[in-house]
Amino acid sequence: MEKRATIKDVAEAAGVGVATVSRVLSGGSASAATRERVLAVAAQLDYRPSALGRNLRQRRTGGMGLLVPDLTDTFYGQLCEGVLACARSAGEPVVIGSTGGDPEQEADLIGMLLEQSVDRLIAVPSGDADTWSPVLRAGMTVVFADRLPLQSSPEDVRAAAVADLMALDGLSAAAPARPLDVPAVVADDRAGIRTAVRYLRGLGHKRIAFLGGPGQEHRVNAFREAVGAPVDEELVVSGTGSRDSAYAAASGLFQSRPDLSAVVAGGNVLGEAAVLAARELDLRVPRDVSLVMYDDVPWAELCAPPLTVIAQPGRDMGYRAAELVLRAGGRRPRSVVLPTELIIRGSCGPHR
Amino acid sequence: MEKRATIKDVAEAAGVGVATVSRVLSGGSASAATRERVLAVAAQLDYRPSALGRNLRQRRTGGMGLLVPDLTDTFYGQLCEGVLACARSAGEPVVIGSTGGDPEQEADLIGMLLEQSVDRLIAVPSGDADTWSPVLRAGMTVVFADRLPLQSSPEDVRAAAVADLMALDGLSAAAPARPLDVPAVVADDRAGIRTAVRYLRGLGHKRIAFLGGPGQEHRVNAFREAVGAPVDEELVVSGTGSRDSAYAAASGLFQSRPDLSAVVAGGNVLGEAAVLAARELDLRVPRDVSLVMYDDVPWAELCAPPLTVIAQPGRDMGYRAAELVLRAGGRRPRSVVLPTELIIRGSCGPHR
DNA sequence: TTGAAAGCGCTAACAG
DNA sequence: CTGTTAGCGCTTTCAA
Repeated sequence: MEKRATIKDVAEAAGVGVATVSRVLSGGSASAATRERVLAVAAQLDYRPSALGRNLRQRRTGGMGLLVPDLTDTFYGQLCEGVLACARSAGEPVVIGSTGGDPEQEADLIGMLLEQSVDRLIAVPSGDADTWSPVLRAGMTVVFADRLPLQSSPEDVRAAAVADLMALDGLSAAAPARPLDVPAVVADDRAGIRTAVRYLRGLGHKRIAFLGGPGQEHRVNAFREAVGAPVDEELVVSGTGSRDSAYAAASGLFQSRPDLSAVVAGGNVLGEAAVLAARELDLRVPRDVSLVMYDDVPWAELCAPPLTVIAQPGRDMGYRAAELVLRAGGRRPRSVVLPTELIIRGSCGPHR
Repeated sequence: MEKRATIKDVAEAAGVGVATVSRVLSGGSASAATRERVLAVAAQLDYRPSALGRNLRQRRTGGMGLLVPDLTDTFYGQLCEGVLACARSAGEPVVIGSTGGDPEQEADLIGMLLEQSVDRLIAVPSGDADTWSPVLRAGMTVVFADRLPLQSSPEDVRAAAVADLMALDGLSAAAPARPLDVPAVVADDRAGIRTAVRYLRGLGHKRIAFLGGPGQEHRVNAFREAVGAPVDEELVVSGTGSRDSAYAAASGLFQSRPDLSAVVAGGNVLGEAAVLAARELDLRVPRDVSLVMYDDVPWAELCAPPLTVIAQPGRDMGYRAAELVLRAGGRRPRSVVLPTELIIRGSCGPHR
């Protein structure tokens, strides 16, 4: 284990000053002869500039942070793959953290990133606007993916979420301003949910339920909007993020409202729970209950019956978010809304 | 965006030297009075020590690197969650990379980590011993997870793999030495595969196939050993890692050997491919073909029929690996072999 | 075009 | 117990 060559070693071996080496290696001006010599020596010494020195000097770490709720959720796996693909092609390191959907863990992780001087972050947020404002004020460039943080004041949480959606859709709203002025890459949840609800309606379903998770206020609201008033709030339930809680929510829903004939699951973990709960209660899909799941994951096709899904481009979402956070050269990039697609397989049938 | 307080700011505000602040904050000796004052000032200034300065000074980055083949493979998602859980409780950052199972990308990512002075690494290796030796020589503390790198010399790849397994099992072998002297956390593939094969044999199956992926030499060899000589090599096939190639391999297998009655898939992506291919060819599971899949993933239960699996503790594997790489205080930690469990569900039936 | 020199924020000797 | 000081490896003025 011999120690690595430093810029000083290269400078001495090449008979030039360290500044010259630095310039040559970062594409600065230098005479052809000098450049050639430095490059040769550097290669010969197998010199690799240390990110440590550079980072300290520039008071910032290259690369980016990446915060997701759960890596065993296939959708977030896809999202991460997208981020990593972009980062790799840029040669940038990615510091990852899994929040478990818990604002506290999220805050801890943010603290860790701050300590590391990571000043670019892609996050699927769990905390609300109050937890994120300080981060932005600290000078971090953040891009949200998949969803946005909730407005913190308990009062108009709903109003803000709606306003937010409208803003993303390019509609003007007389509602409160968006909670945070941060670019985001999200799927067009509104259209996705609307399409699913219309599809189910077309099949004759009247009592359609929504099975949501934490941080899915957008989708819940989109659902409320899609079914139209009056909304049967008993048909709108949420788990807390874990597989167990998702199962409990699904099971509770099926038992308390045996009259429902269709359910829209807000994510693949929730869809999984719905299938399990239905089976446990001897409800046949789609005979007794129709199911549409958010997220297209490989196993949706293996299910019995294969699941009809609202597909959203997880990988693209990650890639785009990484692009945004990387290209954030001063100018604040605009948010991106990605299309969803209803993929009809076998989990929905006519209402009977 | 105001700049962060530095140790110097704290020192001045507290009327002490920077060294004292450093000591207090890292638990060194200091008088109660001084300690209290420094702590108060630090809190008041919201001081967070910069990892940049510390890292440069210590010529190493804290935290660890994590290299996996594919984050959309649920098993690796589980493994990562384990690593992250351990890292989080230690307050250490994790730099992640997805290799796509490609040795070249792996090498690139290793280079990136070296540049960042990340000197601890947990890896599910894709490259062979030749690509890993330099990494070790560079002074990195590495712990392999899930599998070990292959011996590079084409000749005795198989022998080495076998020797390796035996070494892990604590057996002495007259075969070539283990390729690399690196601690690893792996599942007891040998026992897992053996159990699965015996189970299938007990069901009356004679022609059992193995559907492997890249880097699964251990499992392939365990399979060969479990079925015993003579091995029908046509029944041992491998994909290259992508879902497409896994599907092609599975499909090819079913078509070329319609006489097979059971298949063991070496991982969940391969299992998925097997289910898909079987369905496409109108082979019913388990009527026409029985299937045992490596990895217990949530969706295994949702499959029709629910999949019988060889479960391995992905999360534990990651957690243990992180512990090893963190605790690697000079002493080289011993490898860990985690148990597997055959979980019988509905994808295996009697041979007919 | 080039080199010397000044730090970036921190820790670790070494004195006091 | 505490302060001073010397760098860690690099980039970046500032002169030459």
